[in-house]
Amino acid sequence: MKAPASAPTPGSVAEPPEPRWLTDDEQRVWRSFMEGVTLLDDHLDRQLQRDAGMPHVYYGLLVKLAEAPRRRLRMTELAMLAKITRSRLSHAIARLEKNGWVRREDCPDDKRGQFAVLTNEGYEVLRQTAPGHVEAVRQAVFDRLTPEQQKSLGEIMRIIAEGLQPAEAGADLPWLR
Amino acid sequence: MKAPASAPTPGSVAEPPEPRWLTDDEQRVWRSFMEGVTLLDDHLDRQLQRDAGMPHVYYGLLVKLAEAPRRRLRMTELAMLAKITRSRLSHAIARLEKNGWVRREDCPDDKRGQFAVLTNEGYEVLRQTAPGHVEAVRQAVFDRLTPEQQKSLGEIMRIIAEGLQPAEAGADLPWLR
DNA sequence: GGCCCCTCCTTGAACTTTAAACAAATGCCC
DNA sequence: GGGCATTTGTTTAAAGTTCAAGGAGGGGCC
Repeated sequence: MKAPASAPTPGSVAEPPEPRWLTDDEQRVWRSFMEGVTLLDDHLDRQLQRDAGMPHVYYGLLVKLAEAPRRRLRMTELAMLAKITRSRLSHAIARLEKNGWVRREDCPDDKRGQFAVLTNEGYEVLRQTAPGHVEAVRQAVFDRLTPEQQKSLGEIMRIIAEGLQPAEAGADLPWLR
Repeated sequence: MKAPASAPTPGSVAEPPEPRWLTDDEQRVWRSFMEGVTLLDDHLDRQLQRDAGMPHVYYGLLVKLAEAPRRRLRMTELAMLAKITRSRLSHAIARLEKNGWVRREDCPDDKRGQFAVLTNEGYEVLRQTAPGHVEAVRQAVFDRLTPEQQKSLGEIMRIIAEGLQPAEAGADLPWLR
């Protein structure tokens, strides 16, 4: 009599299923991914800290504001765009406000609401530091990849991003915590 | 008379070169990348904080130690493998030591040196939490990508990672700071 | 209106990371 | 050996992030 084909769980006792370990190939991919992300994060944070006096995330917030109509966004909306928690955003905006780059405004429609508004000074910082930042991103990423790789990277990361923010209610999304 | 073909710098005054802005396609790629990375980082940090009581980076340190001969590594070597600064590593190991998951040992050959050694308790934590972590990584990444995309992602991120740690002396690498 | 639940945003404490400075040991050059 | 730059790792303080809690307003339901 042959052993069952789907074998590794013997006996009648309930056992945890054997974890689906990563293959060697998958491990190599995952390691490259983590190393690349870690180094890139470090690199861009450092570049922006040096040239713009703020971390990458904060810079990203100013960019979102600059692109928004009337250069303003509700806090939760901004948190959602930046994929961060509202708490983190509150602290970040507080610091950017202290720098004079952002100002808060009450929302007339909803007294709980706050707008974060990009100031002229904030816009000016962005204008002056954007070229250096773009250049850093180019050097580190786009200049090294073929057009096919760029396209592929975009698709892959979009899939991952969308997978982590499912449409269903009850998803554990940072800006809803 | 026609304008020069490579035109945008007029007159004889030296001007900064027009920055090489990202095209719309490139911007979309870059945004997907940042969003995916931000959400993934958040997701894994949260999963590990909940199930293993430590952030993703700390978990990664334990993994590196588990894979090393005699489950130990010199501090700088570990920082290099994890792509982080020695300062950050010092703090991290201090905390892991407080948890009893890592222990420090003097290096006999170099009195400045320290080994970080994975304890049996640390190994045990790893053994118990690894399946959950692998599962999270699978769900978020590998299960969503075709084999071609996985391969592509590996190549792309390896290129980026290598680009950020050039062989030349004087490179600004975290573990040399 | 009164009640309850939910959303919006902030706060303070604990924790993690960065930045700068430092002590000790090494290694090199003479 | 003596001097000096470099390497190794830690430490302190400041900055940033997470976590849990909470105040205040909105909105539905009775």
